[in-house]
Amino acid sequence: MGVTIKDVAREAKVSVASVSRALNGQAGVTAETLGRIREVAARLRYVPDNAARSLITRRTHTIGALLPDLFGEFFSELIRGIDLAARARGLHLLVSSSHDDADEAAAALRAMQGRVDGLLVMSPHADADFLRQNLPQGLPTVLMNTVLDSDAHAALSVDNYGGACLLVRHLIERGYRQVAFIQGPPKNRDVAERELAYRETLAEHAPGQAPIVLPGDFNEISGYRAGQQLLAMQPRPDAVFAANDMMAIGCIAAIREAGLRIPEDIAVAGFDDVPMARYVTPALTTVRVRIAELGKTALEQLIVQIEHTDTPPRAHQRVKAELVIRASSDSQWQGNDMRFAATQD
Amino acid sequence: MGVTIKDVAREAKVSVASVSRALNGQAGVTAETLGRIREVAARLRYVPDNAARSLITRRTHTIGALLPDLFGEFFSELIRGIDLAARARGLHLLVSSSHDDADEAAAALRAMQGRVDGLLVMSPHADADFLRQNLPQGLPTVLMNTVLDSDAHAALSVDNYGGACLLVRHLIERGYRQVAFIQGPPKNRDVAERELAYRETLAEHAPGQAPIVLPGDFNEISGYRAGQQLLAMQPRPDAVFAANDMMAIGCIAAIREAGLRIPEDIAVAGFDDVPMARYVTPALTTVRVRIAELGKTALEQLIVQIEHTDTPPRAHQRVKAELVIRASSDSQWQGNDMRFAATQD
DNA sequence: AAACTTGATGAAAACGATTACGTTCCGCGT
DNA sequence: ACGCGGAACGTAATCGTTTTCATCAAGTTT
Repeated sequence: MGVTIKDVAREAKVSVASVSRALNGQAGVTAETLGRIREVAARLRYVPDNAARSLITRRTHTIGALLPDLFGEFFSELIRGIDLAARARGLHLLVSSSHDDADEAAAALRAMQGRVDGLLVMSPHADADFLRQNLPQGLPTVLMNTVLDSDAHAALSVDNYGGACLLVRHLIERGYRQVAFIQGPPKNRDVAERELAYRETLAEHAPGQAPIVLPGDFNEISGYRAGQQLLAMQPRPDAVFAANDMMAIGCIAAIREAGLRIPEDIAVAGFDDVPMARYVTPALTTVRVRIAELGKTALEQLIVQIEHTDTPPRAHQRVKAELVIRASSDSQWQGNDMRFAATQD
Repeated sequence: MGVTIKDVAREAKVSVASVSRALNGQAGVTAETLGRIREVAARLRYVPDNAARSLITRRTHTIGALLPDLFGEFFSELIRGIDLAARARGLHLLVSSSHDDADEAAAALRAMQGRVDGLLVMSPHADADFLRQNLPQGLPTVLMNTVLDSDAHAALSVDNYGGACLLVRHLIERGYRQVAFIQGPPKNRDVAERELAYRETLAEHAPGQAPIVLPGDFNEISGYRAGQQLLAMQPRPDAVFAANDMMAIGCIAAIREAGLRIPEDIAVAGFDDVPMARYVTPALTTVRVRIAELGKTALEQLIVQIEHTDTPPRAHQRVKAELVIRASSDSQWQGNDMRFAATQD
């Protein structure tokens, strides 16, 4: 093991208490001794042992993130947002992802105990029972995009409903009437909200138009298959709203393969605005979710909880979503990839 | 604080030593007492405190990853690979990224002290001096894609040279002669190796053909600008090799905007094979780097070091790169996005 | 039956920090 | 001269584990 506080104390000819005080900037230490201690600490390359420190202070200065799977651009952005916000506050980030089943997620959660000051949870397994069973009580937690509206924990999610409404209304305004919807994984809350918005907006703005709903699983392949089904329908829908961008991209591939034009014959739209969306041909109309901001907001809410353990968490916050119109629903679109990228934050 | 080992001991009417032995699966405890202890521990929801444990065992079961910036698909994949491999070994992952300057990176490195059992470092600031100053000696470390060939630390990088050779040779075999190269950020080792391969392969297989090199910075915008420069040249190059995929995509945008055909008028190729590469139009020829595998290999090498602190690290390992031919350099290309995606690992 | 092994268990010492509580010492007011 | 207050610093308890070593009972060998 390296150099400990005792070594510094001996070398500076003071007690460990003084070293601790000096290095933590507490009062009760002369300018002279402080200087000497600092000098010795620097010379010896002393770094306090985090384990020992957090054993007594009960603080780890680390927050944990429990995520479903790191695959894809969505999580890349999410982690980035969280990491950035955490760094700004001097916190560390412990990530844990890719849990195949609830048991694995539970084990991961348990392993976080005593390692983190707070928890960011985004997991398909995180239903009410799971959380009650496995969440260490007393540990500040923020739930993200989970299936339940827990009043025991703070929660944060994307405004799926609002975003999807904007999108469907846009399609109808452009003259598309027979708008189909491609679903995501079952029991996914985001998908459910997007679908509800689709159905209600359709009913309101295109009355008499029956909803057309196809299954999907968030992967591009399922979007491709849905696209093929769609093309075989009589009458053929003239627009598709996929529950996420990857499926929309798959759908575009199917439609172009069949020789139809987008958006003249069929319009296509997605959800998320992954970076890829503006590079596919035609560029994809979608709903932009400020993913990094979602992560940042979640972390900030968590910090509030950590610092004010007493105050109850704010019930449920929403991150707004905005419509991004591109060529896949608008033949007039003149967007230039590069100009767009340059103005991105 | 929650329930401690003492609570369990009292409730099970044994000493804390027995509880520790029982729960850690050590010998020297009757089946009967073991059962009782297990039962009590489960009932009380006992979870050992990690800080206390690692204070005495000197193990954190956590590895740290120091990364430059989480932006983009590359790091998403890299973290995913590391996380997967770590999880398989019961290790946790502490990530730290986005360090604007060397001081910040140094602080991050210091903060890792005592928090991790080993370190994965991929940082532009990680030169020899920086490492000597800030790397806690004795802490197992694996360097990834760094500028130096340190013999003090294990290192791991992508076979940039081999991959780029394959790519340039492919272009020349397809009949392209005036192949241009778009550089990445200066002082980036990966870029330097790719450029060297470009120059040497060109000299060998297309003797007399002078290299054409344009600046870039890994962003799509710089690729776009390079594309415009390229189009203004006399004579106009008939192929471009961009040092990464994002620049290649920007370059494609510039070429298509000018109304030229790819690959008939100009061929385009990149490096990395980011997921997006197969969805742009035309689909991008590139060199596939198994990024997740890179992360996994790095982690495994780190584990070897952790478990055998005595044996010196293996000098320098390479992760191989493979050529992926798509429409941007091959008009015959019949690839189907969906089929490809389905067979992806 | 005494001595000796064996295996289960408990008491207590680590680990490296923070911090409550004493102690010392100096200066000041009376 | 004496007491008193407060600043500077040291002693030791503490956090929750693991682990060494001693203890003790029961069985085995002679």
